[in-house]
Amino acid sequence: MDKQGLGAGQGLHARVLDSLGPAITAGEYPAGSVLRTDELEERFDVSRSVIREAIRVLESMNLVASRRRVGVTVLPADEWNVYDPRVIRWRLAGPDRPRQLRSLTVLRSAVEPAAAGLAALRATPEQCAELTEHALGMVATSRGQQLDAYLVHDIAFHRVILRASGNEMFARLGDVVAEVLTGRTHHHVMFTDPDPAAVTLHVRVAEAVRERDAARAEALTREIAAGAMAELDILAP
Amino acid sequence: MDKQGLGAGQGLHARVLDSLGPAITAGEYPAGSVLRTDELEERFDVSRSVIREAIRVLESMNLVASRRRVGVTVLPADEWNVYDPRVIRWRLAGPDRPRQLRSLTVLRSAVEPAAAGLAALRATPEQCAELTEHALGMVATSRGQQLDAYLVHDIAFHRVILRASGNEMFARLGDVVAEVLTGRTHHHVMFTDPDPAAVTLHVRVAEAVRERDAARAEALTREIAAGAMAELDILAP
DNA sequence: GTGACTAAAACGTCATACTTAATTGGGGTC
DNA sequence: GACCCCAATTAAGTATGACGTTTTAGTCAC
Repeated sequence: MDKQGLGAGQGLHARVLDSLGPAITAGEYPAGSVLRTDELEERFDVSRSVIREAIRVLESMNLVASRRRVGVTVLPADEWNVYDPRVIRWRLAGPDRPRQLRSLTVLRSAVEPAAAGLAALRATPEQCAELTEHALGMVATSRGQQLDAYLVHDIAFHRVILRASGNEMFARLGDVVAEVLTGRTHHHVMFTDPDPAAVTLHVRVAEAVRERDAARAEALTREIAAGAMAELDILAP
Repeated sequence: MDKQGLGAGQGLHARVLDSLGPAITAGEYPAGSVLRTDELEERFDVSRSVIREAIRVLESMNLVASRRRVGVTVLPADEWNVYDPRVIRWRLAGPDRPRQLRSLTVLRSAVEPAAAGLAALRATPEQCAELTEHALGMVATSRGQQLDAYLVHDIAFHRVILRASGNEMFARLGDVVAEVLTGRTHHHVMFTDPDPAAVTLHVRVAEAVRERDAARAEALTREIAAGAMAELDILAP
C-alpha cells in the first residue's frame, strides 16, 4: 500500500504524530484544548525539535493552530483537512468511523459515476484490459469465502476507473476508495459472499468502458454506488 | 478568507514554504530533484530548524520525501496531495493553472449536483434563507460591471449548498469552489456581465431547495456545472 | 570478479541560549 | 469606579553546535 499513513513511519516525529493525530481526530482533545510543547516533550521523552516538527505537520493538516504565549490549540473538526490521507485513516480508526464511512461513501457515489463516464471516453487499451481482468477476478473470487482475494480485485477495479478518468483529482481518491472497501469488508464483517448483483454490475461496467459507452458506464456505476449506500442505510437521494 | 494558504503566514518557516511550495508545484524542480538542507539554509539565510520544519510540511503534502544520505527528493506530481488547500492554491498560481482549473471544474461537476440534492433534503430554514439571499444578490449584481460583488454572492451561494448537504467532505470543497470561481472571474478576465441563464439557474436551485425538491435541485445544479464546463471547453460527458 | 570492510555524506536528534509576540495584571490617571 | 497604558511573564520561534544513524559508494583483500 502507500508509504505514508500506516504505522509509525520512521523517525521520532512520525511516532509522535501517530500518537497525537489519532488522539486529536478521535476527539480526545476537544476543540480549544491547549497542548504545550514542553509538556509534550516530557510526555514523549523527545527533544523540542521533534515535537515542533510533529506540531508543524498537525498544523499543516489544520488540526491545530500554534500561537505564541498561548500554546498549540486544537481546532474544531470542521476546519480539519479531511482529505488528507492520514486524517482519513486516523478517523477511520477512531470512534466516528461509521460517520466517516458514510461521508466517504456519499463522496464516492458522487465521484465514481462521473469518473466511469470519463473513463469510457479516455481509458487506454491497457486500462480496459486491467478493468476486465479485475472484473473477472471478482467473479472468480465471489464465492466460497475468498473475501480477501475479492477485495484486492474490487479495490484494483475502482482504482483503474478513477485513474482512467484522466482527472488527477479523481485519481487521488483511489486511496480513499481502497480504505472504504477495506473497511467495509473487515469491519462490517461480511461472513457472507459478496452480492452477486454487484459483481455483475462490475463486469458490465468493464464492458461499457471497453465499448466506449460513457452513459452506460456512468449509469451502471451509479447503481454500484447506490448499492454501497444501501449497505450503510443511506437513503438514496 | 482562510487563514492558511494566502501570503506568507507568520514565521520564517512559512516564508520558506511559500517560496519552495510554489516552485515545486510549478515544476521548477522536476521529480527526482534533490534539495539539501544546508543548501536551503544558506539560500534562505535561516537556521536548520526553520528549513527542517518547512521540509516536514512539504513532506506531509507528499511533495517531497526525505531520505538519509541522499537528501530531500521531489516526488512525481501524481503522488502529491492535490486536495491540500495550499497545494491547490500554489498550482492555481502556477503555469499549469488551466489544467488545474479544468480538473477542479470536473470535480465540481461531479460533486455539486449531489450536494444540491442532499441540501434539498437537509438544509435548515436559515440555510434556505441564505441561499435565497445570495441568489437574489447575484441577480442584483449581474448587470453593470459589478463582477466583484457578483462573485461574492456566487461563492457564498455554492458554499451554502455544500455546507447544507450535511456531508463534511462536500463542505470542505467550499474553498476549492471559491478558488475556481475567483480564478474564472479574475483570470479569464470577464469584462462581460455573467450569463443571465446561469443567474436564473441559481435562483431556481434556491427555489428547489426551499421546496425540498431534491431531484430538481440536483438537475438544475447539473446544468450550472455543464455551463461551467462549457466555458472551459470541456466536453460534456 | 566478488566479497566485506571502511569512510563519508546527508538527514535525524538533542541540548541550550536567545528572541519575539501576546496576554495578563498592576498601577496610574481621569 | 472605570479606563488606559506600560511592564512583566509566558510560551512559541529561531539560532547554533555537537553527536547519532543510515545509506551509499569506494577501496582493499582474497
